[in-house]
Amino acid sequence: MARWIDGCQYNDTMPEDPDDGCHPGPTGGLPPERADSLAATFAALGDPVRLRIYSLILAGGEICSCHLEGPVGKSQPTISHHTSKLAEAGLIVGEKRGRWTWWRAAPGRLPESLAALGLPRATGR
Amino acid sequence: MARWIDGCQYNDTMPEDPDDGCHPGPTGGLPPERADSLAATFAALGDPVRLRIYSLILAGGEICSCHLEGPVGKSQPTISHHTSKLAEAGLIVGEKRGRWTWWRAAPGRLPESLAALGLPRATGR
DNA sequence: CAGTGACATCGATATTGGTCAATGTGAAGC
DNA sequence: GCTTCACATTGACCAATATCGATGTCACTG
Repeated sequence: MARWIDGCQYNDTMPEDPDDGCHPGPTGGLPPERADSLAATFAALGDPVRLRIYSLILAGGEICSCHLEGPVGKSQPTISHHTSKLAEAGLIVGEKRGRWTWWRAAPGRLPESLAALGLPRATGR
Repeated sequence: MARWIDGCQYNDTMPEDPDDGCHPGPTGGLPPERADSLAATFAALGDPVRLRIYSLILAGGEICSCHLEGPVGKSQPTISHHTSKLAEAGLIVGEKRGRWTWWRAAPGRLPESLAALGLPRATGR
């Protein structure tokens, strides 16, 4: 009925006690300051408008701010606001050429963040 | 001085015009409703407290809510609020056993989201 | 050098969201 | 059945932020 593993009793009818000494409690996990910086990266992608902008940049390789307003359907100041946020998060980099600002994806930024999370494995394919 | 590629002029001194016909404009990118759902997933990880909780769950495999308050340093309602958000985003799943709720990571949820983004390549090693 | 176009910044507003005290709910234990 | 415990829910408060009109800045154009 009761199974014993490593000195800990496991019973099918009784729920185990988190504090029975058999559950070591939380270990590992991200240190607070690391969590802050990582969360900022994810928060930058946590807005639908920014996510669309980012995906358009990923798809196009390089794109001008003036080509974002239309597809995204937001005003110019709003687009500017969101590109700034993405750049601040280190996800994209901008280059001013003449009157236009061209945006590219910062290579490796997102994979780095995911690796820091200690995910078992990222996408196959 | 001027280079011609595919019928488009590229000049080192003059910045190119986004609307010269050589830049096709934005193509692809996430459809709005897909962006909404994806952004929700990222937004769930966009808070330092939730990110710490999620990383603790990833590290521990399974963890009780009562073991989160301490390391995270937030009140019980706040912890409950954040675990709800993570569960709502489909990143973790909870199981009630007796008085305690045990949380596990929903396998594959995050990689799916990243694949939808069409990232060039996920983390190497 | 005056005009125009692209983008950034500012100011204001409305909404969202994180936090906690207080309270509710449901399961164990006596 | 009463008490206790773990967790969820509610309500309120405050901070952060998404949005846009108005304005500023800077590069090119004529």
